[in-house]
Amino acid sequence: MKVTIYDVAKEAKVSIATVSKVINETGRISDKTRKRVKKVIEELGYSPNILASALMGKQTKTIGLLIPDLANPFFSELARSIEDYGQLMDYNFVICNTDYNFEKENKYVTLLKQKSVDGFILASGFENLERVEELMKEEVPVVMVARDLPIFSVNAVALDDFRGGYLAASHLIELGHTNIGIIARDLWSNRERLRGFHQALQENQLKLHPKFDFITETDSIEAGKIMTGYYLEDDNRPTAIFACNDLLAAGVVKKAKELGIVVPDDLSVIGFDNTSIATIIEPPLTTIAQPIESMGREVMNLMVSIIKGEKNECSRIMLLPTLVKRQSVVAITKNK
Amino acid sequence: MKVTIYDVAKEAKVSIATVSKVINETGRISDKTRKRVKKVIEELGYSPNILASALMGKQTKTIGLLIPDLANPFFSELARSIEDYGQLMDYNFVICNTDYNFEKENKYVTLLKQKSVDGFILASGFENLERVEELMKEEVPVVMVARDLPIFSVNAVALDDFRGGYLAASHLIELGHTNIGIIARDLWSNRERLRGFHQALQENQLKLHPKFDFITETDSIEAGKIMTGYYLEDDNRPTAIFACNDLLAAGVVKKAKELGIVVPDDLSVIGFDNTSIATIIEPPLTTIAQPIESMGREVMNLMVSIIKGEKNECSRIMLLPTLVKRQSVVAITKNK
DNA sequence: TTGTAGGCGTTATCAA
DNA sequence: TTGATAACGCCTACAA
Repeated sequence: MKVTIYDVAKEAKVSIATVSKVINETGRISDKTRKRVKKVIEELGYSPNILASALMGKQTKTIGLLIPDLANPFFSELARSIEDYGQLMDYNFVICNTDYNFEKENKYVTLLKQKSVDGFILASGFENLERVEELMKEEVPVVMVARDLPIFSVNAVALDDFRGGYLAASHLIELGHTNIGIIARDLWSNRERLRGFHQALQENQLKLHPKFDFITETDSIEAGKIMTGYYLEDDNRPTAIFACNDLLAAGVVKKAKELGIVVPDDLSVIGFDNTSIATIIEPPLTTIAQPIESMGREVMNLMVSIIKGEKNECSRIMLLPTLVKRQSVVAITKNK
Repeated sequence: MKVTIYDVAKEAKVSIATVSKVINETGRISDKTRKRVKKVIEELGYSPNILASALMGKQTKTIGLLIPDLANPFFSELARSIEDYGQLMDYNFVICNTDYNFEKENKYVTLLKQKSVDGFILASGFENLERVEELMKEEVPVVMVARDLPIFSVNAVALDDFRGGYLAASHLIELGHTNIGIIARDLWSNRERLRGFHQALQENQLKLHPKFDFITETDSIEAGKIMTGYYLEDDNRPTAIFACNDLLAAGVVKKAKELGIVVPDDLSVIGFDNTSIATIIEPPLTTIAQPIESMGREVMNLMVSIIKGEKNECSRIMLLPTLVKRQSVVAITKNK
């Protein structure tokens, strides 16, 4: 049935130890036998059983990638970028969708740990901090991505979310907006973005729109629309809305359109992430860009150096957001 | 370090066989010992090493999901739906991105097979047919999804792509369009869609636009824009374009917009898939809907019954597409 | 009802 | 340069 190392050994008239050695290129073996063994391996179409070797503690060259929501283009683009760099370094990925769900997170780390992945990449939204700590304790390579995590030491590459929020607010304020609504989900990264946003407001003696609240339960266009409804039917209607990601921002412009409110003339909207959706929507979204490409690269570099044991200190790589101006934000003078 | 079955056995003062039995609920053991063992398992936080048990031929409750492109919302939504139903049946998923790439497909089936997944779900775009046949021969449960595959017997749940194409063409023709462009990638499912499209044209004594060709190399908005350029700068400009998926269709409306051509007044466009993108784009896309939800359900039902060995015949489940009318298609009288 | 022992496919340590 | 042989952690007859 399944061809094992024994079959190869028998066919090549050597011991399994020898076969193992040529496979793993360990120990010294004569050229002649090496060639013979290799030929037999070829002929029999043998490939070692990863499970068995993993059982012996060998690395699997597989890393687990936990993503909260594949439907959010930011995450699918991030996954894509991580995978691309990973391939270059000869790593494979198994992607699991945690759905922002505590139990699924747990289930999947357990599963993948048992499958002995070489490491974990945990994307933003992974809220199960105890579990992360546990992994660290067990010396499983872990790097978190796209989130800040100040509580304890963990490898991470994150965006300077604070700065992102600050950037968004500054841009709006510069253009004369003083009455700004915010839409966000209650996530760590968003809290940082809001802190930054707040900071910029304060520096300009401005305050948050009173209706502000962390209402959305999900990151979706639908959620964005609902939240927008609350703002737009307010007497004190904001002239601009900051949505904590492009998906939500898309919901804002959709909802505005439904209500006959013109973006950007009647309402400016700024998003976050700079995913493909920012260019699909009409008008194209002004947004705070995350350097998704660099994130992928940095994450994998970090991961590999951890796996190789080149790191004993834990590192945090902070990437900078940038403002991408498109057509959904406009100066206040134009509308009022 | 890692707690094994031996630790549990020692702590509970029984043999590993007993522990194994309570875990797998096989054999008869007294309530008293069962409880004791369970308690120890709890205390020690023991969980069996899946690799080791898989090595013994036990099922892993994990199924491999090979997706060509996570960035295409159709696939991410499909993955989502499969996962949702799978969870209900207590299955876990590892998702791999094949990138429509022959070698990656190969690499990942090898990888996952070695990791002993209980089965494979292969999504449309998986072109490595020999490999599929090989899996079937080895009696690995396989089901293909969202593609037709007439060459040999394989379990599949597919869309009636032919009918989808037919539907699209009929709708356009009904509204008076006679000069229609097509944009597609050279994929199996698309060939079917085009056959159906063709059929409808023929029934109405119509012909394909002469510029038609399978040009796109990727499914992306960008590719859609480029292709659209070719059509729109033609003297014999089509009055409607059928894009074989929503991503491409989005490219069409984007490009038209850039050229100052109004959709739908100057150009109707019809997509395929009915993904979220169809509602994001402006105007909302008229499109042929795939029943993504049902697909996920059917796929998992099929997979589970195969795994359980309830099936020895191979089945093909054919799902029907439907036309979803939105605002990107309009009758020809309006423009000419 | 419980335990002993062999095997799953590898890797790794020593002898030879 | 090679080959026995003991792990790795688990499952499962077969005994006890």
